[in-house]
Amino acid sequence: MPVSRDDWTELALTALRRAGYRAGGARRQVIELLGGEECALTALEIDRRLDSVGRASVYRALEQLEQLGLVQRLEVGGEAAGYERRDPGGEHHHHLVCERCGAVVPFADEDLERAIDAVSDASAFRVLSHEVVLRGSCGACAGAKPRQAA
Amino acid sequence: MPVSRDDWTELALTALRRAGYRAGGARRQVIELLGGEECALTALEIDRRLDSVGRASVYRALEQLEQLGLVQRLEVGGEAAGYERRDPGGEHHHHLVCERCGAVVPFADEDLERAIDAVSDASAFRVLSHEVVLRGSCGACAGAKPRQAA
DNA sequence: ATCTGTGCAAATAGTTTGCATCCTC
DNA sequence: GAGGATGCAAACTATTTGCACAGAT
Repeated sequence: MPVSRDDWTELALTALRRAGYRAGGARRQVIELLGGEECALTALEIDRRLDSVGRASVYRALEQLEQLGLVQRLEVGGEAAGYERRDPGGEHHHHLVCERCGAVVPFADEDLERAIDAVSDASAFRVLSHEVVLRGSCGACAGAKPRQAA
Repeated sequence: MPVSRDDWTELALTALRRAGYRAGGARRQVIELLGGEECALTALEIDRRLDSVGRASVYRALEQLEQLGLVQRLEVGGEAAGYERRDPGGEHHHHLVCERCGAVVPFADEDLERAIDAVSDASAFRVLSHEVVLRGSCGACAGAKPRQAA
């Protein structure tokens, strides 16, 4: 059973404390913001939403959280990287990205996870995380302009 | 049956000509370089290897090739994007990335592809491409330093 | 001759770093 | 009081754009 949003916030704060970090205000705000989001936010979006927090602190917090495995960094678009909370228990998702309008839609699939686990096990790597991105046109964009309709 | 390196080079040059592009030297050099590579190169690596080609031309060529579906852009590391040739026929691979040493190792897996196709078909998106990245430590790095060994 | 392709350099955008200060422990 | 945490601004890196010129058709 995955933890809930608020639980994740608690978890993250605790994990940081146990990792020897002090409780400053910037990091806490980043954590609380991420805890309330289902999907990824870019560092700049986070910075924009947190007036009293400096941009550098946002990046620093995200890096620390990523290293502790509490946040997953995603290379979704060609521009900024996305960051989203990661429930230690499992229950994670991947993304469908519309190349036309930029929409990012999360999805989850058991078979896909199994296939990835099998590849991970068979490889010489010690795989710690993975990321799947499906690109194309979302329903609206594909419908609006059937892509290369003669 | 996938096309071979040289075939891909030919194919790309033909596709560009048919798409109405003229045959300048910069683009040809980028294509020939990519045609000879199995795995991804960053735009800067390409620029570095092609003395007589301007950096901007490299980016422009890569963008055009990507749009024609001849090149796949990868968001592998946190830094530069990678570009590799894409055989229209199929036969494509994904990547294992070592977060310690930066090694990028390609792999292919049928079951994984099937799972992705199933998700694609079930989604509302018109999926045109996909990318899977497995992150962790490569054999050497994992062995050398058992990751968080007390 | 025309109009695209190219190289150079400047402009952008995202991310990182240096440093003085603030605040937690 | 000591040392980490933070904000600001400057530094960097990757990528894009403007523009004049070369080259392809």
